[in-house]
Formats: sequence, structure tokens, C-alpha cells
Amino acid sequence: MKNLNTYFKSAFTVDNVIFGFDESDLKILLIKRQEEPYNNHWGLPGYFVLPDEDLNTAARRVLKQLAGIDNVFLEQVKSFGAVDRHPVGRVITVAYYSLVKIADFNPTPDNDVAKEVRWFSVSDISALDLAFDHEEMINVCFQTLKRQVRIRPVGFELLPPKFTLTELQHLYEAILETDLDKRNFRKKILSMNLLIDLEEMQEGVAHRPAKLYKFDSDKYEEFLQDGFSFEVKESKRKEPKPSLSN
Amino acid sequence: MKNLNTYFKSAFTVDNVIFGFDESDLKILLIKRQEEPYNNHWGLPGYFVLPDEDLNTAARRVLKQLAGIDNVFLEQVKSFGAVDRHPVGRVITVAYYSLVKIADFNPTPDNDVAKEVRWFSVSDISALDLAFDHEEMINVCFQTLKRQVRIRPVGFELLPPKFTLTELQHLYEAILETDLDKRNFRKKILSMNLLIDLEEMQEGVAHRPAKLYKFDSDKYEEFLQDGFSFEVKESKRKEPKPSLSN
DNA sequence: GCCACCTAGTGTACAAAATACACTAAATGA
DNA sequence: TCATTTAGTGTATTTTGTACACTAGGTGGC
Repeated sequence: MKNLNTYFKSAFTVDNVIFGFDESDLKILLIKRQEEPYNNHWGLPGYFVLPDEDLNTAARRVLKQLAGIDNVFLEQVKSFGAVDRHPVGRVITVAYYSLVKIADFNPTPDNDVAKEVRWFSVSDISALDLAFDHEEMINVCFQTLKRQVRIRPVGFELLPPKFTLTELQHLYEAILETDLDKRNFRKKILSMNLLIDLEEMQEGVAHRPAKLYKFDSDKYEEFLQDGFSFEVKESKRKEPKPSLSN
Repeated sequence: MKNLNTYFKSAFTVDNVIFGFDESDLKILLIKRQEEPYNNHWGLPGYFVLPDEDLNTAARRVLKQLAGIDNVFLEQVKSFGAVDRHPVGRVITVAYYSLVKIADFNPTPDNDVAKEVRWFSVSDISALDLAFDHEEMINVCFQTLKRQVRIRPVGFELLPPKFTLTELQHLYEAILETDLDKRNFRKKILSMNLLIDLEEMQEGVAHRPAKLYKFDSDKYEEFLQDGFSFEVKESKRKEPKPSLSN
């Protein structure tokens, strides 16, 4: 066994993959770095964990400091620790993912780490040449979101308080990257009793206005506990299942 | 922003939660520590990550060194980083979980970190007063296993090459902590075409011998890719689902 | 050799959930 | 008033899940 001092020479950071949803488009919040390494590159809002700070606390603090976002869903996803992932030294990072309502925040870099903060469509991100291994982290978190969307009512976190069923469907389509059947989707969603019909109509649209709904927080809590299944299937007939053997 | 040196004073470790299955019993491999802190306590096989070592590499190395286990399924689960979780300094640990065939290894502590290595039934572990936050880590990994068992054919990793359907069912029952209906379980499992009937019989049992099966690795690979659903339901009628609203 | 014991192995009817699919309704604005 | 756009709805069919109880085929004791 080596001297313990050998080991106490590394650092860790937290990085947040923040998802938002806006007009049929799934987005991620990025910052334009203004310090080395990767000065001027876009990257995830992340920073070092303080010596006396828990991981979750650090993730929330950094999110608040770098993007002005707080009080949101935030959950640890995975740690990344390739030896050479950080040019300055050995730095492991813990990736968090977060779901926010875009309209709730006006992200401004109030800190000298970032010179700009902006929402990017998920589909545009691969063109950006992100800092560090942030692109890989985003991919992993997106996969996590795709998995979670089936077992947790993510709309709660990503949609404004009042929304239409079509908006909710678009959200699912954006996350799952597939088309859903309108009637089946509605049947399924309504059958969960998770939505409250506000008996209000959409306004200012040049077509038949849709009914507005909100989520029923009590039901939501119940369902979170029970780990209910929120499966939503796509509209195209799937491959025939591995056929029965007998 | 602080001087970077402030941050480069921490260490990280990996800890492995190793599941095995043996005669209807789900087990976890623990070591009896022979160094401070927590000398003489049982705990997970884990150790510091070397300065020039990737996380996954470290997890495999430690597993090999401390328990003589290699070439197994091993996957990162979560990082634990409470400020005071390690008495010696700031140490974040990355938890891995692993599935092994108990008969494949004869775990012996070939290193001076552990004075003993032993399989414990999951149900006996809460009585042990484990080192660090290892009990919490085990709970999290057990939850992960429960989730994974539904979407990945874990029997592959935990059962010997030849097994009976009853053994497979017992495995699922142990992981899910529930009873399953024999006929429905068999119907479901066989319908996936994941098993190959070896046309051999169990031997040396004092009752009607069961047929032996093995897993079909080709099908397994396919299914891993497609992320197929491996749901197996319990035998008691479930709570009525949240009732349809209309 | 037969019987007691033990686990293996099997099928069916019913209920619930998933899926495919197309037309009418209600608003705007030209 | 009509062209355009999106909202909203129901049913028949298929697939999947679930409940449930008896016979089959070995061993070992007597």
C-alpha cells in the first residue's frame, strides 16, 4: 500500500446537463467559457466542488451561480473519470441532469466563468465542439432522460403550469425521438388521472383552441412513490416481437 | 475564483457491490478490513483509484486484487461524496455493481487490505455494521439490480452455464423479493427464445429431475442492443391500476 | 415392488392493455 | 363564406397478462 498522500492530489467537479422544452424542441443549456482550459468553447455549466461541500449541494450551487437556476429537479447520473479528461490535472466529474421550465428563468452569466449562456436544440449540439468530454456526458444524460420519461412524469418539470395535450405529446415525441398516435396518447395519459382539466382554452391561436390542463401534484407524488409505469408506445406497429417458441 | 490548488487535495475510491446467487439466496461479497479506518469491520471491496488510472480500470483491478474476481459484468452505479464520509480526508467513492457466478471463483484475500472475504446473504447484511457508507451503497445497488432485472437478462451473469427453469425462477424471486407464478413465468421466459433446451436432465436429485437449459448468447446480444423489455410480473393480483377516467 | 414423497411440467379461460385507424368540430383570417 | 389549421373523439382487433390445479417422473424407504 502506498503512502496515502499519493492519492490526495485530485479534484472533482460537477457538471449539469439541463434540459428544457420549447415549442416542440428539446434544448440544453450551455455556457460559453471564459477561462482556460477550453476558453471560448461552449460547455456544460459545471465547476469544482468545494472541499467542504456535498456533491448535490455543489451541483445546485453551481447551477445557481453559473446560470441563475435554482429549485429544480436535479439528479446524479454518472461520473466521468478518464485519466486525461482534464488538462490541468486529475479531475473526476459527476454529471447531473436537470429538467427546467424554460420560461421560469432568464439565464444570465452572473459570474466571471461564463461569458454567455444559451439554450441549444439537442440536435444542434454535435456541431459545437464542446469542452472536455461534455458531449459524451450529454449523450449519456439524454439516454437517461429517455429512460426516465417512461417511468416518471417528466412533463411536470418541463412544461409550463398550463399546457395542452398536444404540447405534452410533442414533448414526449421530442424526448423519445419518435411519432406518437394522437388518440392512443391521449387515452393513455388521461387514463392515469394525472391531469386536471382547467376548463380554460388556449388563446391567440389561428385555429381551434385547445383545452388547457395542469398536472395534479397530489397524484404525482403518489405515483412517484409507487414507481408507476408511464409507458407510452409509438404509433408505428413495432417489429414483430421475438416470436413465441411454443 | 480560488486558486486551483485549493481543489487538488482530494482522493477517490471505487467500491464494488458484487452480487452472486446460490441456492435461492442472493448474496453479496464482503471483505473484513484489516486497516484503519474501520479496521475489523466488514465492508465492500474497494480501494483508492491510482493517479493514472481510469475509473472502470480501477474497479476491475480492485476487484481482482481484493477478491480474485475478474472478467465479470461490472457497471458504474453512482458516486457518493458526503463531506464526512471518510475520516481521513475528502474522498469521493464511485460505486460499481457486478454480477458473478459464485462457483466460478474462490474468493481469497490475496492482499493485505482484507483479512477475510465472504459471501453474505442480502438479508443478513443490515446486522453487520458495515464500514463507511457501504450499507447505503448496497441499498442503492440492490435497487439498481431490481430495475435492471426487468430490462436485461441477468440470469446470464448469475447462474451457472446449465440451469433449470426453477432455478431461474428462484433467482428472479430473490431479486424481486416476490413470488412468481410458475406457469406464467415459464411461458414468458420461453416465449423470448433466450433459452436453449440442452436435452439433458438434472442429476442426483431425489425427485423428478428437471430439464437443463443454457442461455443463447446470440439472442442475448441482440436483445441487449434492442433494449428489449424483460418484464416478469408477480403472481398475486396487483392493486387495481389507477382507474380510467373516461 | 410398491408406496410415499417430492419437484417438474403443462393449458385454458378471462381480463386488461396496446394498437390501428378517419372523420367532425371550432377557431382564424383572407 | 370559405379555406386553412389544429382539436378532439371511438371502436374493433390483437397482444399480453393473469389466475388457477392436476398429472408426470424421478428417489428412497420399507
